[in-house]
Formats: sequence, C-alpha cells, structure tokens
Amino acid sequence: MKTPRQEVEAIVAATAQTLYGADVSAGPYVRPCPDTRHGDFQTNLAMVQAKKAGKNPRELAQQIVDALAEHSVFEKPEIAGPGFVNFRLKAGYCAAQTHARSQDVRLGVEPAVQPLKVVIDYSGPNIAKELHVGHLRSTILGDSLARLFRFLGHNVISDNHLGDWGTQFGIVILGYKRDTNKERFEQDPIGYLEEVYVRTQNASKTDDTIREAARAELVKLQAGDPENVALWKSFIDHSLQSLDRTYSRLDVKFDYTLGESFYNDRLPGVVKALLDAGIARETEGAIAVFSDGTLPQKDDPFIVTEKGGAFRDNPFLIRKSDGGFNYATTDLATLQYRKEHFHADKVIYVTDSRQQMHFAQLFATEKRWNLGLNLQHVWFGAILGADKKPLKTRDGGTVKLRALLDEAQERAEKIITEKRPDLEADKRNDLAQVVGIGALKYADLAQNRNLDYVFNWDKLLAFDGNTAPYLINAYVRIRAIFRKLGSEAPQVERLVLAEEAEIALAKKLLDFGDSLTLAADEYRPHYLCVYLFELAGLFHKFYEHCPVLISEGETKTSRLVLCALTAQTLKTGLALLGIKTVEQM
RNA sequence: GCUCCCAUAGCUUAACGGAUAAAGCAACGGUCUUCUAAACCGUAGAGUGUUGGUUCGAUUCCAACUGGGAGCGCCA
Repeated sequence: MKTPRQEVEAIVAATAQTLYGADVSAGPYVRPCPDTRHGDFQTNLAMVQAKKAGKNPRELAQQIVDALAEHSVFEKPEIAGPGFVNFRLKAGYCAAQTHARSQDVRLGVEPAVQPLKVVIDYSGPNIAKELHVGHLRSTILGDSLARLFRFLGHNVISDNHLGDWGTQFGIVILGYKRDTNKERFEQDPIGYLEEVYVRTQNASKTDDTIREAARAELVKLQAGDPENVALWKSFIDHSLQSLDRTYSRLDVKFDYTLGESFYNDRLPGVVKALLDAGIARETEGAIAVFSDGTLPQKDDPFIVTEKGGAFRDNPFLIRKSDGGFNYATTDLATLQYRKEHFHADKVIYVTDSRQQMHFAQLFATEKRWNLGLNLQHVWFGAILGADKKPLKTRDGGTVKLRALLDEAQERAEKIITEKRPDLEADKRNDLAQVVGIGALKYADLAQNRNLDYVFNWDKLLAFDGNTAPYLINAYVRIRAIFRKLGSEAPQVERLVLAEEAEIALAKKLLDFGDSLTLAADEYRPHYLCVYLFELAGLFHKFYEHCPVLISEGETKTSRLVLCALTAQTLKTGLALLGIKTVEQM
C-alpha cells in the first residue's frame, strides 16, 4: 500500500500534469513539512512553476489548491509563506490506513516492483588477522543494507570477500613452520597466525635470509606445493570457524564467503581480456589501465592533475612487473564472476573512505569493459582513538572486535544488574547480549557513515537518548501492556483516533515505508534510526497521555491496535538494523 | 604539489534547495498510590569555519580561502 507521502505525491503530480502539461518541472513534488504545525506534507510546485513562467507564486498556489479541491486523503490544502501548499491528512484516512497496516505482516511496505539482484560485499577480513574495530562499520553497515534491500523485495547476495591470498602468506607459512606451539593455533587460530605474522615480518626487516625464505614459501604455495597448500587450507578452515563465532555473536550471516583465492584461476583471463580490448597496456613491465581520454580531466580517475593544469598518468595496475596479480585484478575478476554467475544488477561495496580512488578506477574500468553493472561504493569514515588519530593496525593498541563485544556485554550486564536486581542471572545475561550488542551496533548505524568515528566506550554504551536500549525499551513497554492484558490486540473493524497523540503516532506509523526507501536509496541506515527514534518518542507521548488498559470500548481496542502496530514497526525496524528485541528488560 | 572527505549549540550529531536551523548528552527545574522513571514535561543554549557568487529562497549548489583528516604505480 502507498505511504501518505506517495499518495499525496501521486495526486499532486497528476494535478501538475493537468495544469502545466509538458511545462511541468520534474518531481518529486511533495515532501514532509519540517514543522508539523504547518501540516503533514508540502509542495513547492507553485514557486518552481512561478519561476519558470515569471508569475506570482501565490496565484499559482491558488490555482493548484482549486484544482485539488476535495480529497479523501487530505483536508483542503492551505497556502502559506511565499507559496507553499500545505496538506494535512484526514484523521479518517489515517485511521483506515493504520488499520490496514495492522493486518499486514509487511506493515504496508510493498516489495519492489522490479526486484534487482544485488550483491553486497562487506566485512572482508583477512584470515590471518583478528577482526578489530576497523571491521565493525563495514560488517554492521553491510549487514543492515543486506537486510534492508532484502526486505524491500530485492534479491540480495551477501558475500564476504575474505583476504585469503597474497604475499603475506609466505611469511605466515614460514612463521608457522618455524614455530612449535601448535596448540595455540588450535585454540585461537587467527590470533596465533597474526602473532606469527607480526613476529616473522619484524624479523624479516633485519634479516634478509628470513625475507628470502618467506618468499620461497610463497612461491611454493603459488606453485601448488602440497605441504604449503595443505597448511594454507588449514589456516582458512580454522580461521573461518573463529570468524563465525564472532559473526554469530553479531548475528551477521553471509550467503557466500568467496575469498580472493577463489578468483585465482580467472586472473590471467581478466588481464588478457583487458589487453585484447585495448583497455589495458604494458608499462614498465607491469600491465595497467590508463586514461582513454573520454572522461573530463576533472573526473578521470586515471590521471592526476599537476600544478598549472598539466597532468600525469595515474594508472590502475592489474598485473605487477613480476607477473603477480593484485587487488585490482581480483576485484575485476570478482565483478566478472558476479555478473556471469549471479547475474548481478548491482554490486555494493562497503569499505572505508580511503579506498575511494581504488573504486573510482575499478568502476571506470568496469564501464569500459562493458559488464553493465550498477556499482556503488558505500564508504565510511575512520575509527579514531581518543587522540583523534586513526587506530593503528599492528601496534598492539588495536581493539579486537571480540574484546569489544565482551566489554559491551559486560557493561550492559552491569547496568541491567543495577536496574533489575530481581531478574535471574541467566536472564540478565541474555538481556546483556541483546542490549549490549544492540547498543554497539546502533551507536554506529545511527550516525552519518561518512563521518569519522571517535571510539569511546561511554558513547558506544550510553543507554540514554537516541540509542538501541531506548528503542528496545519502548518495545518492552508495549509488550508489558499485552502481558497484562493477557492477549494480543483484538481484531477490529475500524480504528477511532481522537487524541492528538494518537493521530501523531498513527501518522508516524504510516511513514515506515518512506524511511526504508530513503535509507536504501542513499545506503544510509541512519535515516531508519532517525525514524525509529521519532516513532519511539511519539509512542512515549501517547503512552503518557492515553492510558490503554483502563480505557474502554473502541478507544481501548483502537489503542491496543496502535500499540501492536508500533511494537511490530519497532521490532521490524530494529531487525533491519540487525538489532534484536526482548520481551522484558 | 594534486585529488577526495569533513567543519552546525559546551560536547556528539540531524536537517531529501525552502517557512522561526532540529535532537541527544551535559546543565538547571518539575513528574512515579496510576499499562516498567532505561521514561516524560519544561528552561537555558547556535544563525551553520571565512569571503564572495547563483537563486524569490542556501547548512544544502558554485568559486576562492582557513583549519583538520585521508589518498596519490606495481599493499589491500
């Protein structure tokens, strides 16, 4: 079913066609009023058309209002300010729409008319490195986008593009062979491999024989040496199990885990194809994609402009001079595979901001290669320490994701123990898991992903304001009402909305679909967070002003339905953020 | 040197070219015999880094500048 915004949009668009025909400016015409005192929705069509035609905007606004006349969706529109036309939804329409949504498991959100095959590429850890705070954003942002697109009816494939190949494995294999503490590997494979890597890497800096030995191990691995291949496979197996434990705590799942090594066989073919197509060429022994001059200099990712307007090449290397392949080659092979095997329409990469140049080059290369994919780089800011400097990867100061989750749960449990000493320890533990992990995820998802993130325990776990605990609590309060009632909301023929708080809550409930499309269109789950926070706020207002259980007749049944729909909307919205709810807290 | 990103209240942030720039935290003052006070209500607090430009209208678009961050040929 249509959201009120879509409803008003369609009506205004039709009116614009009638009044202005081909001269009409492009939509969208309708947006929510920033201040509900003015109305629910507004259009600035009159001002835009007045500008085009050189007419008085208020006169055109009057024409529009006359053409709209009476309607079942909204009251008679009003003209305000420089030429806004404001719409206020009819209470009857709101009640009917709310009622309809309360009987729909999808809460009125229609699946996409043209579902797309969307591959979402996120998390992408290295199998020889622990998951750390730097993986948090990619993992939970990607997971949320996957849930969002799936709910909107798209055919989503989530793919964890593991770092399971590359020069580092020569070092890791060498280090592993020289080390005897194999129990440590069994217990904590990734932690162990990371230690071995760092130790061996450091040793190689001062000892050329170690560097040479590591190189020899890599060559053997690449040549298919059985011992090294078996070792490498066991690294992957053990690491995957370890990763899965953390993903499971985060409630993150992948449809596929196709690491870089999966594409090894395709790499020579990719380079050959690009050479044959004249997209890539040889340079200083390597092979790279250069500018073909078709893009404006300013937008060409294959050149760098120098002072005075001169420019130099900024090639996209797809084969190193030693014959080896790199990140770019693998990414191109991956795109080719996703096109051929998944028949992907769209591929979304969720990585940090530093990779913008890489993806600009990758996307431009894909375009010249004519794979016909819609590619999106959903990038996010850095994780910073208290000193506002990026947390470094290998200096021992990195916060491991596992430790972060542990502490989130511990801190949540401490707070729960203070607030609810009456609960059993088991129950507090379960609550701490949902609330602690939820708080951690929400703190990240609720803000604009493009901004840098200052890592701060108190902020991550604050239980005040716009947080997961606040939203979960709103849900819990509603569940408490139904527990006390002893049943779920009754089936009713219609809803009666009289109080201002009831109408405001109902209107917000109808906007759920708008918040989802906005979040999906911009790849920004924080729009959904804002919506849920506002919904929870309006629910609390309703909760204060409109007693449910002690009311009677249609007022009571209507309020119960409102409560039920609010609970379902909160639960569904939180689930799309990857956050669970609880029945009590 | 070049490119990209960021700059809004004491702090963290929001604002889909539009109306008197919106929240949370912190501060101050209220509200639990009434569906869970992890809540609610209220007060105070900014004119959006600077200078110009486009526009009926700019936090939003454009240009230059200042400050911070990131990136810039064989790492991923």
